[in-house]
Formats: sequence, C-alpha cells, structure tokens
Amino acid sequence: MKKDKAVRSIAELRTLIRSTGLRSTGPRVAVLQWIQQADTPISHAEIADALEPAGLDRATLYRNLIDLTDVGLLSRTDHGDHVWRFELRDNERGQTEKHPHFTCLDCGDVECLSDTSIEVSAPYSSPSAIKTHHFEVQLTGLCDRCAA
Amino acid sequence: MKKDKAVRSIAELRTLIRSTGLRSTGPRVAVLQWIQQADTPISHAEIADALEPAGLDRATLYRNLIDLTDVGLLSRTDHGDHVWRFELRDNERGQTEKHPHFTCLDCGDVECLSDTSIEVSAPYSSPSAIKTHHFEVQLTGLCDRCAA
DNA sequence: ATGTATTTGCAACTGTATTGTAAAAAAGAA
DNA sequence: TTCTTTTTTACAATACAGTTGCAAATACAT
Repeated sequence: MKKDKAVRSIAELRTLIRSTGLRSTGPRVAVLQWIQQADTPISHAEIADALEPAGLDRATLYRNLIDLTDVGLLSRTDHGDHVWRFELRDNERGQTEKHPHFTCLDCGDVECLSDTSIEVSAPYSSPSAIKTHHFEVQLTGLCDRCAA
Repeated sequence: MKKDKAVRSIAELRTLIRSTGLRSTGPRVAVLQWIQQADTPISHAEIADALEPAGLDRATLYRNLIDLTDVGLLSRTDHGDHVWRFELRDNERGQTEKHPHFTCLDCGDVECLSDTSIEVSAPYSSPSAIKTHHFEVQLTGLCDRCAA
C-alpha cells in the first residue's frame, strides 16, 4: 500500500529548508526525513516517539513543526479525532497534491484518498470558498479492519 | 440564519435522557438545553463558559458530554481546528440529520451544510465505509468574512 | 575565521481534559 | 412516603499537550 514517492536526500532536504528562509539544522532535517518516509499524515506523538529517544527536545520539535508549517513545507491538520497530523506538502512539484483523507474513528488510521473524486454541489447561501473549491475535505468513519 | 428547529421542553429532555438508560439530572438537562438552542455544533469551552457561572462543575460537564455522546444523544467531533464540538444528534426523529460541516480555519466558525450534496466516487481500494456511505464529511476553508 | 541573528535545549508554565472520592441525588421497592 | 441501592455530583488532585523564557550553542553571510 506504500506509495512510490520520491525520497529526498539529506542534501536536498537542506536545500529545501534553506529555500524557505529557514536555517537548515539537524532537528529540522530529522523531522522532514521522518515525515517524508511516512505514507500518510503522521501525528505529533508519532514523530515525538521516534525522535525524542534520539535526543530531540520536545519544545524544539513542536516549534519546528509549526515553523515548517508556517513556511508551507508541511501541512498540519486535525482529521476529526483531536490529533494533530503533519504531512509533507511539496506543492511545487505536484508530488503530494491536495487530496482528501479518510480517518478511522476507532483506530485513528489515516488513508489518503488520492484517487477519490468528491463533488460538492453548493446551494444558495453556502460559503463562497465552497463554490470556488478553496476547501479541504475530510472523511471519517470506520476502516475495514475496525468495521469487521 | 437560525434554523427553525423543534425545541424540547424540560420534561421532554428528561424523558429523552431516561430513555437512554441514564438518569435525568440537573446538569444533564442544562447541557442538552444549552446545546439544543445552538444552531451549530458548539464547543466544549462555549458550553463551559455558559454553564460554569451557574455553578456547574467542569469535570461534571466533561463527564456528561462524554456520557451523552456514548449513549448517542450527542455527537462529538473535531472540525479540523483541534476544538471539540458537540451537537444534538436526534436521529430517531430525523430532526438534525447527518450533514456535513464547513469550518473556518481562521475564526473557527462552523456552518452546517444541510442543503449541500456531496458525491464521493470511490475507487478500487478505498475503505468500504465510503462505498456504503457510512462516513462523515468535514470541509475546511476560509469563511466569507475571513476571506474578505 | 568572525560576528550576528537564529535556533536549540532545558525548565517552568498554561490550559485542557481526566481520575479518585466522599457526599448528594435519582430511581425503584416496600 | 420512606427506605435502599446505584448513579451522579462536586471538589481536589492529577495527567497530559502544548507553549514560553532564556542562556548557550549553532548556522551562515561576510
């Protein structure tokens, strides 16, 4: 089920970070490296669990996730279960394009619905963001494993 | 913009609560009363701000929101902004039917998209919950006020 | 190599949500 | 009504997620 995504080298990640105006540091490269090898949005806790044992400070991690989100490298979303998740945005290359996610209400698993098309027909008074397609879609329900 | 929803009397609320197996208590009636007069899902904090001055304990409120959610009277959702919101479910009467919500990423305002139809065309491997329409839809973007 | 602004790492802190508990209240039985 | 049992409340204590302040360390432009 893994997507065949282009994994960037450390040097590429460093260049990517610098291109946003941020400085390339160990923690930032580590965060991006960890996130890029995940095939779905990955939670705060998962990143922390992975990187704290390696000596990365919590506050630094939080600050970096926010900074990297602010400059547009990451997206930070809550998929309906009160858990922040981060994903590489990568928009300039069309790699990880905007797409809906399906989150299991039971186990929290996230699935990227890259090939699912969603048609929204908006009525009279709905926000114009809907008519102009400037919105994100999030689906929640039970995944096949938890529904069984 | 207020919806013309049927407001239940205190006696009706008490019966409703008892019908779920829970006991009808002051705090529970107060919570339901407050939630039923809101026209969108309402946050933890909003309910607390409204009812704590009246002497309702925080922990009791939280426990009640969870209990009422567990028995199906309320739905508890996170609309993408890391804020829990509660809404009367009321499914047995078709009052407040399942519908998508639009949440503003800026101001947090929630809009019920009762009249918006959303078509999801699911591909090969997507969760069967999608094919069987057992899912909730959540849209996020900027509301008209914040986009202006 | 040097200087300066950014970033880190640690600790302290804030606010949200949960848990333990004795006392109070609700529902059912007598 | 009054009694009895079980649930619920209210208060306090606690756990946890996330943020902030700041001195020391680091990145990187010169």
